[in-house]
Amino acid sequence: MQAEELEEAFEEEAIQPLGRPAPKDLPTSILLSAGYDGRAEKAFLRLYEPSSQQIYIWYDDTGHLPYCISKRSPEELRRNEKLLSYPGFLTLEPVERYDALRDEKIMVTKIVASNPLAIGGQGKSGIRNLIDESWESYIRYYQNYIYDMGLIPGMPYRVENGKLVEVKYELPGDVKKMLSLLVGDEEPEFKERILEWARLLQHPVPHIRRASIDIEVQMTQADRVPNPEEALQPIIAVSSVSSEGLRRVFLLAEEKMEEAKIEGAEVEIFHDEKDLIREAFRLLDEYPVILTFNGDDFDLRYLRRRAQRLGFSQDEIPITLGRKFVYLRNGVHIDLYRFFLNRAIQVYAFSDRYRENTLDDVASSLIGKRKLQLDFSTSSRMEVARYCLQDALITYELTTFDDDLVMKLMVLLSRISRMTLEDVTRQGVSRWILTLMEYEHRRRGWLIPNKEDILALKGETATRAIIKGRKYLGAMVKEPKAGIHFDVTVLDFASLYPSAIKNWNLSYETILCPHPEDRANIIPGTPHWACRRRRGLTSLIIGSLRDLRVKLYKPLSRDKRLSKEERAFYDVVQRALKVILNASYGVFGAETFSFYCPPLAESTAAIGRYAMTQTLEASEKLGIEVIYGDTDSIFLEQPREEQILELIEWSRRSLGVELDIDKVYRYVVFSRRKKNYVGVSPDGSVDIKGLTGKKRHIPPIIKEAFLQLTRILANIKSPDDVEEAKKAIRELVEKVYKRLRNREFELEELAFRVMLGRSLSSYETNPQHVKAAKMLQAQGISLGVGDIISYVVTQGGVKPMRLASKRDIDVEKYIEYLESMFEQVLEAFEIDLDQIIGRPRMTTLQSFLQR
DNA sequence: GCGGACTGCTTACCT
DNA sequence: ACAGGTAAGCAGTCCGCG
Repeated sequence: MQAEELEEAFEEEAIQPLGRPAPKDLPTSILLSAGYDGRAEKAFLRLYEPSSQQIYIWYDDTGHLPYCISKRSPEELRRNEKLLSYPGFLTLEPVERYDALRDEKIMVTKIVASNPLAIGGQGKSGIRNLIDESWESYIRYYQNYIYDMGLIPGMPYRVENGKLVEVKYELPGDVKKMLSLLVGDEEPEFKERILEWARLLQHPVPHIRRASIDIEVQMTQADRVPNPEEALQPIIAVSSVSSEGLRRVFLLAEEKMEEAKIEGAEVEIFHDEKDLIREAFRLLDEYPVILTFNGDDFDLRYLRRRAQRLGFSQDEIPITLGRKFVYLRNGVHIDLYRFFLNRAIQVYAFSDRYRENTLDDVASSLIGKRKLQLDFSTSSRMEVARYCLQDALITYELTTFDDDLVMKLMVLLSRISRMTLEDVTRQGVSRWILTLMEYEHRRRGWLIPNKEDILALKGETATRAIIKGRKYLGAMVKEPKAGIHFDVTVLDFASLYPSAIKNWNLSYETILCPHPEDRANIIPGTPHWACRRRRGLTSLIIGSLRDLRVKLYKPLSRDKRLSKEERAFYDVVQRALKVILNASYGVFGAETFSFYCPPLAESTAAIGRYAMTQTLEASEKLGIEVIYGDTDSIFLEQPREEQILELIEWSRRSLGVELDIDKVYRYVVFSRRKKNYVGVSPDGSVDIKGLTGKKRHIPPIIKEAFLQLTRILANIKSPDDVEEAKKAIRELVEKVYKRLRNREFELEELAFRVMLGRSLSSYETNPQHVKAAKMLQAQGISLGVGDIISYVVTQGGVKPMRLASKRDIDVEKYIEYLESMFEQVLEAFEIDLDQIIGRPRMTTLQSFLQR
């Protein structure tokens, strides 16, 4: 076998851990991760013991073996010669499973093998390819092990006389009391589930000892990112910041460098790069958790390749390469770049507070710290050292801010999803939910269906999407009432889609179930029906998580009777649940998801529309004016207190969903565009939704004008202030106009910044940012997905900002952009204040300025 | 040969 | 590799116009 192949196989299923073996008796420890040791042919667990702050490796002692499932009988399978003689094949065992799709018990055969690769590795090898159909054969072995042992990563275990023992965690009395109150008249299965989740969410997350690491590499003349596969350039600096307060820089000496100092840090000078790398490896072996920012693709990969190039032996290198990820032999490697790149994390856990996935952007948005500026071609070694240390510092602090929020979030997500810390921080929400679903199937003896099984019975949708190419009709958006509205209350449904899944018993096995008597139980707005005979698995899981978030953890996170620390922890719990819940509907409409079930997603959205239309009707009956609504929210104009309460009560009774007061606005400005408005709160804070002025890519000069516009709007307290505001806006517009006309600007202020959504060669058309990118590429600058292209509009078309000059700027074009942006807000004022409409060919802005 | 209507592509946003 | 709905701008095509 060639080395490369060997490494892949080794990596995929078999990591050789080199941690301390767990002693016969290990005090309470947290299960962080699991793997398969190919040499020992056993599953192993990584346990973090909080008092020694070390990782211990515990090997399976139950003789658990890899397997997959066939629906054929053992007798039939025994006729398959290839199977019987396949290396690693062991036994055939008939077992009973529940087939949820057909609601019946069936006999299947467990095909057991001595090692995971025998079931199936990369490519076409393995038992699963020798039989016509197999089930549960694509599940990672260590994940199978977690399912079968009923393990929950992130939870406490202990080793007693060599045996792994779960450490029971009892809920605090007051929490128990609150829980029994909130579950009220739910069925026992639901109550039990709530208690189980609460134990798992409530258990404190211990402090985990950890260190960040960042490397810098000697630059070549060209300012090109060094290639980690080749690792041709020497590593000149390695920095690390650890939870015990150490800040270290390993620096490769220049000619006469003997010592170096950085305040607050230890700088260690190395004259031989190999010694430097050895020290870095010691560090990687030492810590239970190693943090990087893009270590999967760069730092750790480079370290490994560079060490190989310098002649290190395999045993000296603590880093294992995967195809995409990089692991450690002792501890757990968390690549924060991957974690923050996760859209669900970005949007739901951090409310889109960072927009770009660079260390600089994430850190400056979340912890208010930036990378140091550095020009690699001219900088001194000490400058590189400082730069490197700063990167390590902010990488570390991304896990410590707000009382270890990110670390706790990761551990909680690991518990909920039943995934290892390595996996949960690297994979998307669909994997999290898949893993959780598989766990639930296995523990109740359900066969995990293949995707085709579900699709064959439940692949069809019945509605038509508004957007071409989409699979079914989605949310409803009510036309906004254009104008400026004072005293607006916004109500929204608490977790509308999860509520729909809970209340209508939606799950892949309950939607379009096989029972004729359930066919009358129609989902409104669809021809689909849902089961009434048994509780759907998805409904149970998502429903219980929903109730915990809405009824317990969200209130607790705001409960002023609790300490700040307690509230902060409940806020993390609440956020973790939010991330999972918000994705729980979408995954069933995603073709890549193993439980893909179009009518389930379609039904969920349909119930959402039903809730919205019913609520609009009910509001009308109560005499409330609804001026806008989007998916799960409605905007009420000058509602009376008792009207609001009546509507909320109506929703609880008729829909079974909590309708909450989300916001109160002093006033809201609507144009006639959907998903576009400005709302000003009583305290003067301004919410901007959808307006061009807040979009990331628009030129700073326009953005700045927009920001000033919002300041003017914030000062409007009553209808009487509107005239004055209009005057201020007029002055503002004139000022920016003048600046543009007189070319009193810097080039940077005019740059559009648009992200490349795909590789440059794969565009079918030639949009402006792509044009600019291609011009940059012609200059030898390499660009790829996720890169942001800065360009300006000149007389001769678009140009990359760095290739343009001020003289070329097409000022008229920028004035058009400016007008278009202001129009979105001004239009609303015009309409509401029934002012003279300007001459037909004039824009709103022009007529506005003339007055 | 030109300009407006139209479509499709792309990005960024909202829930 | 969570979903669909909306806005905006650009590029390219079609169609009518003596």
